Amino acid sequence: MPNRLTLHDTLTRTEREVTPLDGKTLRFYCCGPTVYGPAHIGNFRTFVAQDIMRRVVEAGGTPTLHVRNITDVDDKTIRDSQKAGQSLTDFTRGWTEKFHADCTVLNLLAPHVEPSAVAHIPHQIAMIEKLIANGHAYAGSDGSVYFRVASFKDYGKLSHLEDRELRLGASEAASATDWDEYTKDSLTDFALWKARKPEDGANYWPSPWGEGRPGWHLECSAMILEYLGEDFDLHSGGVDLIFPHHENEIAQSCCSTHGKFAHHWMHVAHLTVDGAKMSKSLGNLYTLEDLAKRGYSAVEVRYVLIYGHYSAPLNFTLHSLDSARQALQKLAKADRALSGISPALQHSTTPGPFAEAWKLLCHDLNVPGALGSIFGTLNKLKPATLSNEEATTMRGGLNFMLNTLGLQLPAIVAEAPTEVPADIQTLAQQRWDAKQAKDWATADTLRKQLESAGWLIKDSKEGFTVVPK
RNA sequence: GGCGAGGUAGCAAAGUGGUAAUGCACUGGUCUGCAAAACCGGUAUGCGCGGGUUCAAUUCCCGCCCUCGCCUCCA
Repeated sequence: MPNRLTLHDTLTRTEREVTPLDGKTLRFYCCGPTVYGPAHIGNFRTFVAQDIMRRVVEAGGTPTLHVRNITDVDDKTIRDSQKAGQSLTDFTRGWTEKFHADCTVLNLLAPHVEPSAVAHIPHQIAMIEKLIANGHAYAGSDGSVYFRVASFKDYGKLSHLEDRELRLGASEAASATDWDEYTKDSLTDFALWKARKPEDGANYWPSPWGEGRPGWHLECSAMILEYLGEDFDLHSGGVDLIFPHHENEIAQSCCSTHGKFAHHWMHVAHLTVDGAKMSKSLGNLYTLEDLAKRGYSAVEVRYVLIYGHYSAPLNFTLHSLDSARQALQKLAKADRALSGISPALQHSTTPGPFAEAWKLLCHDLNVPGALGSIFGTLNKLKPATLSNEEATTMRGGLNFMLNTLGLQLPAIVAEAPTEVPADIQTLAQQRWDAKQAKDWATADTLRKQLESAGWLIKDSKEGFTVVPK
């Protein structure tokens, strides 16, 4: 592909080309889910955006190494596993499986490596030891270990938070949570290792500083070092992770290695629902299952999630799912029309007439622009007017674009085989007979009757079909 | 208060220094007994408000208003 992906980088605030450091494979890390419940569509917005990033890189001919962690130990997983009366392992395994199932139906490419925090405790301990040895961390009086923020001069560079603001925020939090400030040298210092507490139950591990568990920020740093090394291409997550999570990762990693870390930062903006932040109290926290119960498929959800640029907030509504359904139908019909002219679908590695859409994707993943361009091209080049050769190229290009967006076309509703109940079929036949007899009144009555039963009639010259409303 | 993102048609959402993609919805036509489906069209003199720069701004600059996110563990 002539076009290379450029992405906005949070750290430098510039749009830069994404090129592998080693000249071969793009190696990137994504902060994964905390597995204490079903992921909601807001979580998936981030994962879908990352998925498209990967697909664009791969479609451009560059292989990737995709690492995404599973957070399976933290306050929430421990708390909720106890509520559920399960061991932490069993509890998080269940939700990890659910997460994987959701990823599959959303057509997300599985990461090449998916490490879990619990499985990497020795790695985390080793990193803490290094940080203590070189003076960036210290054991507090409570048996926890803290990172000394003051020892890292670049702290705050990613989030652009000034020292003064960090203190302000931390002191408010301290008074709010009644933090014992004597255990830490500074309020801004954060935990690398958390000393065992009674409420942790059986969830603790031995360490040189006593029993406890790793701090949340550390796992990513430790696993990145293990699977991607000190230096890697790109790091991604939701915008809310910029501070403190990613800021802390940078501090931990740069101070325990040679000062290198991610070369590019990609952050995905949040999804709002009906204009408001998603929250349990507002009752607007949708999971894939919630939407499936309302009759919406995963590809429809995926379409909605990619319909706004990843860097800007996107508003989700149920109406947008209806809109997505129609749009997908339109794409499916275009593909069907092309297949009528050019039946053999070959896996294309070029966008063909959709070059503009491909270019837009390569320019900071402009998915909405690319989709608009795809429709524009379809509107302009009428499939029916194309030669066999042109149709082949176009169908290949459409296929290339849809694969890159990870959109699997649904069956065309009007043609989808549906089981029509016998009584409905009978009514429909009676209506057809009445119509043939030019008994319009009876025909219309029967049609209305069918409609109120949830079935629509579609007539053609030769006969009729019945489809669910 | 600080930092960041954003305000474009009924809904959603791209984009550009020269006069606004696209999807849904709506609507006109063809077709149909009438519809539905399908196909072909139409729909923002306007891009938060006020100034400025320019031959020309929605697009650049300044000020203001509003929305959202983050400011210690929320994707």
